[in-house]
Amino acid sequence: MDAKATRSNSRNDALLDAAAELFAAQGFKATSMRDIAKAVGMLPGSIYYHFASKDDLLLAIYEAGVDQITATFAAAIAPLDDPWLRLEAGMAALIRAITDASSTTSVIFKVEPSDVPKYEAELIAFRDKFEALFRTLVDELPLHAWVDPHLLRLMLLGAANHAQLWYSPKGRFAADEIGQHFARLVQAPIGR
Amino acid sequence: MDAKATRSNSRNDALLDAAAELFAAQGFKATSMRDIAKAVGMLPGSIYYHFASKDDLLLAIYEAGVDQITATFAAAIAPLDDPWLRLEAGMAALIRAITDASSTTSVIFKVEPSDVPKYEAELIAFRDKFEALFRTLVDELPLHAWVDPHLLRLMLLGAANHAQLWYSPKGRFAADEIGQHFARLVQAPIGR
DNA sequence: CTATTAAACAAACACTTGTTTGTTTAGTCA
DNA sequence: TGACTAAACAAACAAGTGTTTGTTTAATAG
Repeated sequence: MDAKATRSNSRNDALLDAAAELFAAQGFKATSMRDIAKAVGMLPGSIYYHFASKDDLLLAIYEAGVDQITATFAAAIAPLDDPWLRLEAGMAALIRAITDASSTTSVIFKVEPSDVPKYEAELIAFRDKFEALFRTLVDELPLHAWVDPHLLRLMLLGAANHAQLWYSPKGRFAADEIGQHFARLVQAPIGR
Repeated sequence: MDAKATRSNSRNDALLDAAAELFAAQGFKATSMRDIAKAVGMLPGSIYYHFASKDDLLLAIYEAGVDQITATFAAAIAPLDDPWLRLEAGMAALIRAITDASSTTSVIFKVEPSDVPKYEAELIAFRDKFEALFRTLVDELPLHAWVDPHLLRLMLLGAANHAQLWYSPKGRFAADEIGQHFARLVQAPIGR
């Protein structure tokens, strides 16, 4: 272990973690550099030794978040063969990532790329990396001809995204169960 | 017609309309009083003759928006009897309202009550007025026992809400068709 | 015509924003 | 020990925020 790098990385990671938690909770614009500085116990200006700008800070979070969610998502669906079971597992993993306030993954779904004009293209590219994974999950479903896979994907993604506004760990359902339930609502006939 | 009132109301309405369009397009915090002033052609300070604060301006928009969407929504489902057809019509009306950028109704779904701490409770109350209407629509559906109406409602609402981020009038589907499609995705078996 | 008021302007207010600068402290390495 | 550098501090900067104030214009009503 390199002592210098370790200490440096630990402060660097502390910044990333604190910023991610604040961005996820309050949004990008609503979080000030002073908020972040206070969270890690340093002065606002000191952050600029580690990151060139607030925008760059978000970019780093986004990248880490996408890497993490793609890995989690892929791992969740990998052991399953049935397309519908894979969708259920994928949705469960997705809702988990979105509603985990202490994770960098939730930032991806909370902060819109348009909030950061400087890196809008890069952020969209990061998002696409995950959404491509999700798209394949939907595209492998055996669907009736009248179903539009594009709209189905957007519906599931929208429902998941929205969970971040109402989900509570104290609620009646766990994040996993919500994701699984959503997948089943579009899978099976729900009326009688 | 009262000339004085007419002129006064026209300026007042112009402010409401311009602010609503900007709030819907950019969000509440991202829209400045200077933006709104420029849109109606007056100086920032002049707005305060008509509205006491930026928060009050939003409150007025929210109230008008809720009145409008509840009326539109109720009118859309009123002539129908079948619960599933009522859901389709309701979802169509909802997506229409959410994606209509020139309407005050979209503000309700774009601006989160937490963005305006001073009136958070009031804004939530306004939202609830509409969501109660939507809740009855879901609650009258004949559902299998395994289906949770609560989660079904949140899924539909989330999918609709999300449409504001990706909907384009130049897209493959009209707002109506999207709403109807969403309703059918949870209604009929979509796999084969 | 005159008194009143609606409606706007022009300018500043106090505050917050992201960021920059110059300096100091503490630890590393030859 | 002495040179170097990582890492932070303290303080200010320019720009933008919502809002307030005093004043002017223009229309209305008695």
